[in-house]
Amino acid sequence: MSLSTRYTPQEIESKWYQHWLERRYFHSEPDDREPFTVVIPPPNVTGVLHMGHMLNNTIQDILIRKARLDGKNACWVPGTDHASIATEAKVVQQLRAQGIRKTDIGREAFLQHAFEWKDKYGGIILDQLKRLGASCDWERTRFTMEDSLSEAVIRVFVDLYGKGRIYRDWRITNWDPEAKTVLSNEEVIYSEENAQLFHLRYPLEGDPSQGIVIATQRPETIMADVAVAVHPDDERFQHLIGKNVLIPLIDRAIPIIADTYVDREFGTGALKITPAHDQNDYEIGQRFNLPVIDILTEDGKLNEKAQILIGEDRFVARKKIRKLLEESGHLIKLEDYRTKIGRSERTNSVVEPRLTLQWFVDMKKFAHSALEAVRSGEVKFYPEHFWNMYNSWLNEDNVRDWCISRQLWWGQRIPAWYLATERMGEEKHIFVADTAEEALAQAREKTGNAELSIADLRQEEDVVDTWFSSWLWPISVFDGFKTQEELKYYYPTSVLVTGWDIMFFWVARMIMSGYEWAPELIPDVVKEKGAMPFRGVYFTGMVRDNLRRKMSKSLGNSPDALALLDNYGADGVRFGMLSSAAAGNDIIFDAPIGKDGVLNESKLCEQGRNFCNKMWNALRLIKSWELSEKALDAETAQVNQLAATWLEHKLNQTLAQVEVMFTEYRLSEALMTLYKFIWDDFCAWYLEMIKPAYEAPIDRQTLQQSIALFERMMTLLHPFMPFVTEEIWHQLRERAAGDDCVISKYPKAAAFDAVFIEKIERAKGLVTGVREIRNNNGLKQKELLKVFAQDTPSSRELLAMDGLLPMVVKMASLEFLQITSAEISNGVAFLVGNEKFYVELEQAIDVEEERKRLQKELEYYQGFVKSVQHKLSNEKFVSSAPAEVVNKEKQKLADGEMKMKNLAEELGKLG
RNA sequence: GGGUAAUUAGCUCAGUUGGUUUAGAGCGCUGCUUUGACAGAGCAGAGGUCACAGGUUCGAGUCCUGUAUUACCCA
Repeated sequence: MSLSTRYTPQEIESKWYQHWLERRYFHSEPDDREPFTVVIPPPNVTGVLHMGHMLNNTIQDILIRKARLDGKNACWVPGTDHASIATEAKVVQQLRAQGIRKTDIGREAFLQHAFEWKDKYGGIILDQLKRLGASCDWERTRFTMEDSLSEAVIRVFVDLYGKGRIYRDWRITNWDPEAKTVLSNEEVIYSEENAQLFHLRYPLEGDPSQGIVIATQRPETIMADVAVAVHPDDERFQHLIGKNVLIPLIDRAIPIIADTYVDREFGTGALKITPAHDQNDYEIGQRFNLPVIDILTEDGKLNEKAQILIGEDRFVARKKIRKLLEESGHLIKLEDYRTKIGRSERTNSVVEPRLTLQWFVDMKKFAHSALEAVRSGEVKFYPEHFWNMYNSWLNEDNVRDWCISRQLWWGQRIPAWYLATERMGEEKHIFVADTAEEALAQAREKTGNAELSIADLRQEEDVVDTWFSSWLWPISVFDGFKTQEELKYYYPTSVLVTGWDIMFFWVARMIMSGYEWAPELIPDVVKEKGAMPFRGVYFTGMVRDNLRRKMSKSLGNSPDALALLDNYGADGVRFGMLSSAAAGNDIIFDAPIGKDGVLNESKLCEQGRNFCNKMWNALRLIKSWELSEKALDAETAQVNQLAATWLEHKLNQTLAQVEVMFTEYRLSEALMTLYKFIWDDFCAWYLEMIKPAYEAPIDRQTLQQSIALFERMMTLLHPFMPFVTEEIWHQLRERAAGDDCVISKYPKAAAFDAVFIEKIERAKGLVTGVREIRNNNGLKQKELLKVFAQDTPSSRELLAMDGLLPMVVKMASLEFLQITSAEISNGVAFLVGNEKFYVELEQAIDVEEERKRLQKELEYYQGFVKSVQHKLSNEKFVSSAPAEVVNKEKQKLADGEMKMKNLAEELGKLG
């Protein structure tokens, strides 16, 4: 069968992925091997594959595949996150298109729609991961809202409530008026926007000739004001403190108070206090025992307490009130300025600070254990510097309680019940339990009323934050809260791979939950291995476009992941993603931006595709050789033997380097090392060394050696580029069923001879030297050259090595290579190390060109020698530097001087 | 305002505890090569003094201080 000159990924990739699945290579069951466990950062069910997913799943796959080849029990658990706000928004939107409002159909029916939506679209992103080659154990696919995981959430909630670490309270929270739910601090994105500062005059009660001018960005909230605050030391306002002013337009009297919170420099130095609509104002209000007047509805419109502009949206109201204030003469000045505005991560609507009754997790104890875990090194961060960010977020001064309730339906409903007779928001009795029946039992006991029935209870309407289910992920995917069998084997997981942007949302909280529940669930394992959910966290960078902007849907600057996979193949894209991706550093993805947006192109992915093609053609070359059983002539046999021995040593050297890189998660470096080994050492040198003459056959031993080496390289590269390596693995020889690259044995690094490798490097330098002279003198490839080596002990030793001399003759297309002490009359000289070689030319030498070349080289060494001499003439250096270093410098000097001497000699000969 | 990181060749990045020839890779660029694995290729070459200013040291791309620029995090 003849192979196409190009590697064609399409059918090959789907063929092998199917094959791997059929043989269940990705499936893991506990056994007596060492486990290597990774839980996927569950993508949102609403998600489609983007560049960030491709990056971090490629990295996970590399680690998992490497572990599998190392003989470990590799288990990569996939799954999706129910993403309450995003998914609920999608379903609401879909229903709206059908003319259905969620409030009309009620909770049960809505959830049914939502589950239908999830069943239909929720698996898309996982299928896309398969195209990338992700070797997840798909039989273990989990979902954060499936029964078992929801039960874990309820159990944990009840447990924490029982421990007194969950509470319900009124707080100023971040309100999303579009989604009509509260948001956690992490779900609010702040950015600078243009705004206006309104200077408003509040007249003094009883004496309108006097007054105070405040500055506000939100004039539509003045009706909710309860005071005006000034700095206690501000001389401008001393006489006003304690008096009342009137709110413009509605003429309600409010006091002027003094508080050091006020910044005298900002605005007019006087601040209106609006506790219901500002966090800081709320705190001041608490200190002064001021009332809270909430003038906004849940969807951001003015309510009847505003007295004016009732029913208007907050932004419309701002425009209208401006006019009213102008007309009434209260607007003194309007000033443009830049300020940070918070917007909802999900809906992009401007977040409204709002006083609401919510559920919170007390973070003090959690933060402490999460900090200790990383401080002590039980959980290691790659790169380490993320500790700083982590630490500053979690330390006592900064950590804030976690608001976990959401006013949504898509999620786990909070397992708290109230007495139906108590007014909403004013409940005095709270019963938290796994089931309504248990809550009822509590209620009967606490109220002393044995007549109560379920109908007398009302369950909390809110659901918990999505992260309140995903923080249990490393335990819950193994059903660890129910049965500890699997958890005992797989916990703690090996490494977590995720973007640093969710360090607080997710990473920190998983660490907290691990230290909280693992000791209760699997005490023996924890005693032996620790309570951490993962031993290491590999933080990936953000994928950015070539203008350094984060890739996002709204900017339209992200290439289409699937189109990239089509264009370059999964292996090509994996190569491209990884080649500029050191841990923790952002990745500038090189997709060009055209007139109509970003193109689905990438030079880096192209390089990956070309690499596949290169290996493919190396395969074609080997397969094209005809096998001959005849013995080789002695010289060729020696060349082939030398080549094989050299590549073997080089492979072991490479392997040792790659092993170290893996332990340090320097994956892109490991890939580049393998790339260079395969492309340069194997293809460009080894194959050329052993290549038979045109249409000549190859001997059995060389062919088999080559196949064996190629096969090992495929295993080495497999974690990075799984498809092409599997294909070549099978093309190299007939395989029995189950003899697949994906489960082959990763070679163990064996000893290698660095001195030997170095000698071959010198021989390669000799070949390169001849090629350069060929290039400079316009000599054809086919023209066989005569090369002479200056007679020195070391060149004798080098060329005496079995097979080396004929190898050089072959690689440099020489007629011969001889050692000589005679003068070469028409020879061009070049140096390899300190050995001098001559290429004898038939034609006249271009003396000027030669002189220039030698002169240039000489100048380099002159500069070099000078700098070394400078160092060595420094007495302090000679006396304080280690002898080893000084000797090295002396060696450098001797080498350099020798080279200068040789070069000067040759220059002299040119006359 | 506080913090973290980055700043090395035209571009994208390595450079692990300061000392393996006056810094490496890939892409791009230049020249040559086109019947024999691969033009998605081969061979060779040019191109940086490591943002800037100080300092520590026998010795600094690497450590310290400051400045500038960029990105992000927190307020």
